[in-house]
Amino acid sequence: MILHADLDSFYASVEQRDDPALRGRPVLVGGGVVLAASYEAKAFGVRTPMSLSRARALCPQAVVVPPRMSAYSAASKAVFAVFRDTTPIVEPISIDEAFLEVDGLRRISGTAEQIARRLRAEVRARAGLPITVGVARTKFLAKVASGVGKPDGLLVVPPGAELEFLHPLPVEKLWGVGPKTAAKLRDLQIHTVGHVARVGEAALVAMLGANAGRHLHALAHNHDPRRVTTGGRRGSIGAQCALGRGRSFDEIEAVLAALVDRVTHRMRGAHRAGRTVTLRLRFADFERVTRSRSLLKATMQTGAILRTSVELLREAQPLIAQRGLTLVGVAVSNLDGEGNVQLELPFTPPRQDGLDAAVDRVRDRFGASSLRRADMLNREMHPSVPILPD
DNA sequence: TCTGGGGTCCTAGGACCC
DNA sequence: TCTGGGGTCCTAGGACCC
Repeated sequence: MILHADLDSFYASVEQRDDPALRGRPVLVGGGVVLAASYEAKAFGVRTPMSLSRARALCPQAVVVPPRMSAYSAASKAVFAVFRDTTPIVEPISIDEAFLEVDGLRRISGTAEQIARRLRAEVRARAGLPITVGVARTKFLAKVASGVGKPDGLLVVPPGAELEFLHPLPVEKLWGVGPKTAAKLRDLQIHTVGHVARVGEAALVAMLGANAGRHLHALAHNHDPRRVTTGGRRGSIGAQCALGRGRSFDEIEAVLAALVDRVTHRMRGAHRAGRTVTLRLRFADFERVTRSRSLLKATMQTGAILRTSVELLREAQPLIAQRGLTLVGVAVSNLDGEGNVQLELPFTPPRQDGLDAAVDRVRDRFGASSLRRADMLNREMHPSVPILPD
């Protein structure tokens, strides 16, 4: 059996734990937007992410607390220590959520349900936080069970009773069904998981594509072969920042530089180097675009990542001028393994004027894409030697 | 419902290579 | 000179999750 353990209103619960005056009262954690709401606040219809102004309108007596990320990070560590004392097979999903495999512990620790009860008591005792645990034969169903069991609950779906539990639930409970897919399904009068199970794989594939269709069909029948795996590693590291409207291009560049600095700092902390830089933009109408570029070698140098980010930003300048910018973000992916850590080198000095002129000539003669390749080769392999056409 | 910040996975076309 | 099929990488976008 698999346990899905999920802390309840995590940030808000930490605030209530640390300040007795907040207990039993509606608490909102956030700034601008609600990051977490206590159950007392949720009773008024507050949800995440909702603007703080709207949340206050729904629940005027709520106490608003600014987020304290380091406190949540420490609380998360304490909870994960309880998880790892329960079973060696723990798969983290986020700061407040994990899967635990408990097969093989029966002789030592008892049934899955007994283990789950003890886990909840331990988290309460050692971290002072409420947690809900779902127990089932598959990951997917364990997660659904914890969602249904909230708050501060335990829900076991016994083998054999799975479809009976699953099929009456709304389609949104299926992992991978968000607003868009739910709307498509609704158009076909498919409202519950049971409806999805009956509609047939071919029809789902035709509607949603091969992979998503098969995936949904399998989940609706509680077919989920994924095991609980340890040692998973992040595939990208990024940071972003929402902007008020009417920022100048220089200001945007400065924000981007700060974001790159934050990202590369975290990369060095995690000993991860990356090759692909992705610039994320959101315009005034909330449409999003991305622009990305891959370097020849993975790096965690601020200079290299910043140069590429700014290049991408400058290439997008016409779009920004035309549509207005409300968010800028940067992420580095194609991360390499721990065995391939790059040394942090001093900030690369700016290029000489002569090289810039040469780059312009390459662009004129061969176009931007050949320029990128040549320029990348040049900068990554031979920082001082320009690559020029004959 | 007027929208934060951190991620994941999938799809699809084009370039390029053998 | 023309041709096929298979594979990988890069880029962009979309949907989704907490």
